Amino acid sequence: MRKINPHGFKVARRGTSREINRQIALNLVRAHQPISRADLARLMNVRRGVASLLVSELLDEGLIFEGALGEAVGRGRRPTFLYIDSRQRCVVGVDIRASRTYIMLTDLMGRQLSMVSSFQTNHDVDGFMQDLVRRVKQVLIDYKEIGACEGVGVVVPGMVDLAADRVLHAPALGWRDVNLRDPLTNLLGIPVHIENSGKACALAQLWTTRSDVIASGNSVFVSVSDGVGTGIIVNGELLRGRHNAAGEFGHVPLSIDGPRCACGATGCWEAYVSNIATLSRYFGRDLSEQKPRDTETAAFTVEDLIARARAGDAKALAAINSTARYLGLGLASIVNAVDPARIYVGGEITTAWSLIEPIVRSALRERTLTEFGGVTEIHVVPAEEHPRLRGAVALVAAPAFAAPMVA
Amino acid sequence: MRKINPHGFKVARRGTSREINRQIALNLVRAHQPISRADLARLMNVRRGVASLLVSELLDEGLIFEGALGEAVGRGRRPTFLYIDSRQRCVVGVDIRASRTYIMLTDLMGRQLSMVSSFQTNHDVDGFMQDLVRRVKQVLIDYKEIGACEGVGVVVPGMVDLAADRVLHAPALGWRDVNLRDPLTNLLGIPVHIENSGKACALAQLWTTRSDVIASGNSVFVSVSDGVGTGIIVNGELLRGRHNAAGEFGHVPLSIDGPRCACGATGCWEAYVSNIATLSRYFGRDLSEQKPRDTETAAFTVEDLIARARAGDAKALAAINSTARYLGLGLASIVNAVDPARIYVGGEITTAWSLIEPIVRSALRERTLTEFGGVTEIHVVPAEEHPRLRGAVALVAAPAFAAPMVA
DNA sequence: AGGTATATGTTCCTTGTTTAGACAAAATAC
DNA sequence: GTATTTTGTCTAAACAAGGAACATATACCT
Repeated sequence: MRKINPHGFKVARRGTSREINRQIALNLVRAHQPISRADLARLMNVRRGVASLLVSELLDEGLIFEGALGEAVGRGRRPTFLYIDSRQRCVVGVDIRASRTYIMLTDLMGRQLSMVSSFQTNHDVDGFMQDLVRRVKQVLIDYKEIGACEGVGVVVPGMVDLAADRVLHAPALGWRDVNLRDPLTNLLGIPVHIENSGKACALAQLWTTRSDVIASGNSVFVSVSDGVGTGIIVNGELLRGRHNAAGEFGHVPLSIDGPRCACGATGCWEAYVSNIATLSRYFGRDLSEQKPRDTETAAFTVEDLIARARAGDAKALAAINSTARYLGLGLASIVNAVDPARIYVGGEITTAWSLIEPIVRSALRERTLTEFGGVTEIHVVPAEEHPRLRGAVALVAAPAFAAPMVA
Repeated sequence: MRKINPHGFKVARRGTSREINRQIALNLVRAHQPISRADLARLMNVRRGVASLLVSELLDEGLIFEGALGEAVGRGRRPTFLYIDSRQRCVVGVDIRASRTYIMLTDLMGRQLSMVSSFQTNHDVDGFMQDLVRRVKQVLIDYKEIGACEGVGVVVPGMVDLAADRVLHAPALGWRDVNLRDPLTNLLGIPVHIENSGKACALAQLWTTRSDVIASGNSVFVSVSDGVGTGIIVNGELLRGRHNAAGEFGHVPLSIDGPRCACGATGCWEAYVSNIATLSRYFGRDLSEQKPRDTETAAFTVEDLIARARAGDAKALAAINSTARYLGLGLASIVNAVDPARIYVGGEITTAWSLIEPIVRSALRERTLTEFGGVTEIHVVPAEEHPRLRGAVALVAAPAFAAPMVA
């Protein structure tokens, strides 16, 4: 039951119905390709004539194309299969992280076309942009047979202001109020989109075309690594809030008297479950402060910790179990606040999911208000799926498939 | 940028445009009444002919009516004013609270028609329903000249399952898995709608017709009394979640090692800022456990405490200031999670707003991730506005004005 | 008092979109 | 070789917005 905003409504024009049905048809091709006009008409519950008109419009615009004829099931004419036209078009996804920056080339459906390459992240903004532009141009040259690039999606571990197109604050990079978009757009001559990494991961799950992922209902993506990023999907749309700052559950407290967090406050969820927090627990001292870590801890990662835990290191296991418990307690806040249909969890710690799942689950159950909240679906998104990069790509590819604004 | 759900979409039919524009017109009449057809056409940016057709459709259905002619501004024919037709129709709002239950009669716009009456809440469900039915029938007889009752909206301090039409759990009443709706509908012969009180308060703010309230952007209602209820509005729609359990920020922790909460967990925000928590702080002992409170504390309310604080009682002021601080810290979680355009706060503690506002604000700023989060608008909703009762009424009156589902 | 200008509300025609059904083309079954 | 079935196209009907003309009603001007 949505209220019509008496100041910002959108009247239905003569072409509005067409526009709506066109986007539905496009999305159905995307979801079910290859698909015939007749099947499209059946799915949409309209006459074949209407589907045919919608299809010819999409064909004219080059959004879809006619492929080979399909096999007839019983008797009758063979269907002509339709596909999203991703030939001669590609998208570049960029994932900026504290230590390294990753690049991937995909088609419009988000299917991976290149290997994921990476380079060291220069924390100097101008230097970084030069590096990035060189790398992106190189990738486009290496794969130039794939065709024109529709856009570049860039994901950063920090707050992004969409209205002013600025990275407001990315503590891991030491960036404040940085305009990446306009300089990059100028240097590359391709549209560039910037977004926060947690939000982008949620977008990646929303726009994924894998048939086993059901998109309906609200969902939340929680990314646990150096920080904790979250993105919330409500009604098929990313929850952005007034300043694109919504979804920061990483800084909802577990205990306001808890350990100091990178954000300046104390006891944030992030301060309990981030990789640094987990490692700090293992080493018995706060690693977040020491910039160049000492030799023992410098190259030691959460993956290493998990390996030790699996090998029988009781201290390692205890550190991981603590993180698991705090993870579940924090997820309970998300469940109580949003009551999502499912939660996606990504990050290094998920490689130990078989070890930690029962602990996460019981901690979740401990603090959720309802029984069904305690059994909320939790899906692990492995690093190999590159959720951040797929989210970066979705920034570019998704708008063409979005529902028109109406009423 | 909303994704079209490839399984639950809605195709635009021949009548869809009309349906959309009809609802827009209806909402504009509601928001701007009295209004002429010509003004409606100007607001909607359509020809007067279209507006005229939409209006005559709404007239035929009896949703609006033509009133007196307005005054011509300059020269020219005088406009015929249109109004929402709330003559001969009314709505009953019911607010069930732990000690007393309140009833109010309104028109379809939510304008108060009767005084607010109340009776003691019988915690026995059957006995309560008998009481309620008698009272509702009496009100409808007392005001029978107003006309037929369109429905009864009931608000309860607990979790409500909309799919199964049940009150799942209302701790303050001791109710579990109670079906109020069907028996009441049968006994009254009028449609009955049930909803959680925090969610209803949010609906009341969303659907209010006061011109000074801007509805755009996301907003959150926080109701602080025996418990803490919250309702979240996203894109003009109440955030319900999978089981209508979303928005329970009252049970997001401030400190997981904090005081025990009525929900069974520890350190929930509610356990810090509820009226009982505030009073417990003043009296220096936990009042939540003692069912019949001792003589000193039995009839002592937060209002009394505020009166003492204003009179110079340092202990009372300290208790209130503590609550204020915890209130702000909890609001910070909401701001970090939802980044709303504004927060509405209701409850007894708000009568001390002038005392506590600076403390709430500074606590909020302390834990919000961004500077703009710290200055999020906070609006106090005084008890005289009866947010719960207006929300109950909105349950009945709002659906007629809701946007049609599209795409 | 009468004419002119202007605003409101209705009516008619045009354009574009869904709905419904007929029809040709293509493939299989008998 | 004929009948049947499926796909895709085409045509007409119903209906909604877009646009303009027209009747009605009021105020201003001479």
